[in-house]
Amino acid sequence: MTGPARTGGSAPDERAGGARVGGVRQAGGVLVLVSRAVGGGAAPVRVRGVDDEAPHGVVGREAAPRWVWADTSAWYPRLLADGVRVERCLDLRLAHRVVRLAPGVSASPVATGPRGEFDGPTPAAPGAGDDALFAVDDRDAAPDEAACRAEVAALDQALSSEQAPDGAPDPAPDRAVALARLRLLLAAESAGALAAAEMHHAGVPWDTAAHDDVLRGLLGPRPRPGQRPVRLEELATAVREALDAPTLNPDSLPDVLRALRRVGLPVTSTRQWELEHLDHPAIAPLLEYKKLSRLHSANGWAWLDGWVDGGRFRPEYVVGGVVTGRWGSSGGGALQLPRQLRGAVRADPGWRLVVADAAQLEPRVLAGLARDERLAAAGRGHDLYGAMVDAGVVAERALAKVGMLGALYGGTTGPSAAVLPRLARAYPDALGFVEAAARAGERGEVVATLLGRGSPPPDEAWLASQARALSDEAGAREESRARTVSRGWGRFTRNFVVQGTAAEWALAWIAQVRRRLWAMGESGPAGRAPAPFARRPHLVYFLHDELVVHAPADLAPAVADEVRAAAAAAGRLLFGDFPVEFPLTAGVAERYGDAKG
DNA sequence: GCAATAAGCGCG
DNA sequence: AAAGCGCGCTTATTGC
Repeated sequence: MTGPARTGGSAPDERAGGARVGGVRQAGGVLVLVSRAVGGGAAPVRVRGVDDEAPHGVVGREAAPRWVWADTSAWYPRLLADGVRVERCLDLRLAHRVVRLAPGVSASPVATGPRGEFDGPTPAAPGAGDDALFAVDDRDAAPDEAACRAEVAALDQALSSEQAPDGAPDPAPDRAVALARLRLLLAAESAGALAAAEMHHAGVPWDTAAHDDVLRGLLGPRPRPGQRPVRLEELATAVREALDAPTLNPDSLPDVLRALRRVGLPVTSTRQWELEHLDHPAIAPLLEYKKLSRLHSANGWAWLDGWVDGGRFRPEYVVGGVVTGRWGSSGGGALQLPRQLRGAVRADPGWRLVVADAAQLEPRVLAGLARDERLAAAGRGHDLYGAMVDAGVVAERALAKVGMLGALYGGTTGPSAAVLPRLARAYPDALGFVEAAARAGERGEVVATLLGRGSPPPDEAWLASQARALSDEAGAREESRARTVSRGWGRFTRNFVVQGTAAEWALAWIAQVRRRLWAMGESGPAGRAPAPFARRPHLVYFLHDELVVHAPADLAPAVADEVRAAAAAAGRLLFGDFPVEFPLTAGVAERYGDAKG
């Protein structure tokens, strides 16, 4: 078995940007530009590479430098390792990928040109265990100086509102707005990339003993490698007895399915929701086995060994890793930390965690996106769903929630679908907006978020299935199949506009938080956090609509205020004067999970 | 024997 | 009959 540490062995500072030669990092031909504005034409200062010229000196010479580089995740970790913080940057690879798919600039050379070195992911450097013979010299893969300069110019041209298309004297006002929004998106993505690298650098403060306590309480003492914990072994025995299957392996799905059917249970899978309503003595221990087994394998002692080091969990965030613009993560399952274990996230002595969570983010984003005054009004206050009940739209809060989720995801069955007509009557602009996005997707069109991120076009297979259904000899089966596929894509585009715009709000929020935290300055004696954060509040965790700041205790209440102010600022950045609010539940605590609004 | 896939479940 | 979106990770199984 390869352990989790092995899987995540390529730390970002071992990635492209310089090749490892004989264990010594070489700067290679990768360019770092420093300019005063994003693609603003200011003469860049060239840094030949952070190994060649001390970055501290370069930053010090510039008033408000904006670093321009091919890839934040390739460069920034090394600056941070030297204790250097970058205030602003332009990440060319992230920018390129946004412009490539943005419907608003689909005619620009960046969008129409062939796939190039800014389209792909960061080339992974060879891991520690790989054979040197097959190691890739990533100097070939990393864009060189000329490529970076050309990319800056191409982005500049694509996003410039100075130049109207087709030689028209002035760009249309709405086009100027669209371009300004795209520029904001690029800035937000880049700021997010900085925050992501900083969070990896700082790490999540992790209380290994508390984690171990949770595991021992639920599973029993740590077993020898390859052995089941005692609690799991007990449950396995109970399941075997209840099913009269002495050799049953509870980890084998076909095995379990066969055994359940043999005792007469009409199951087609071993999914929790299918099992939980069955009345049989094997079900309870089986479900508990599955739950605990999951905890053991995904976040058990092996996870602790592999991912927590020196009291810090350091996941790698993948900015722009999800089509909608959300972040992904790699290593340790950072975005799936079970709630059970959040008590193991614990502030250092003399420090606190500030935990903030945007309440009902997606419905509020939809209200702003669709400029739905009535939905925005329902969200003015803390509980949007409660306000929907008070407005007489639905009878109870649970229905408001499930109905709204159905509208966002495209639910077609159950109580969610049942209340949709009421929501459509109460909030025609909001519901009409997601409905239009769904219809566009069904037709094979692309849709866009508020700031202009485009959805990926449907692939060849999608187009082929639609074409087949339209041909004369298409049978009923083919037509129904094509309809199913088309509706599936409509659900994706429906959700894309909301999830993607929510991700943009979150980027703006985190960018604001990051800036405001730095502006708070230093406090108290140096803690365990690495430079440049040893005496400063800093972000340590981000989860779509939730963030955690690690702060010196005396600053924590002020940090909570800044986080709230940042949310309001993010709302104004995206939605201007439109009266949509973004309340947070924010609290100060020693442990993540203890924080209350 | 190793790589890809499926099932299932954790998170929002 | 089934089909509410987006992910990452682990294990067992299948495929080459």
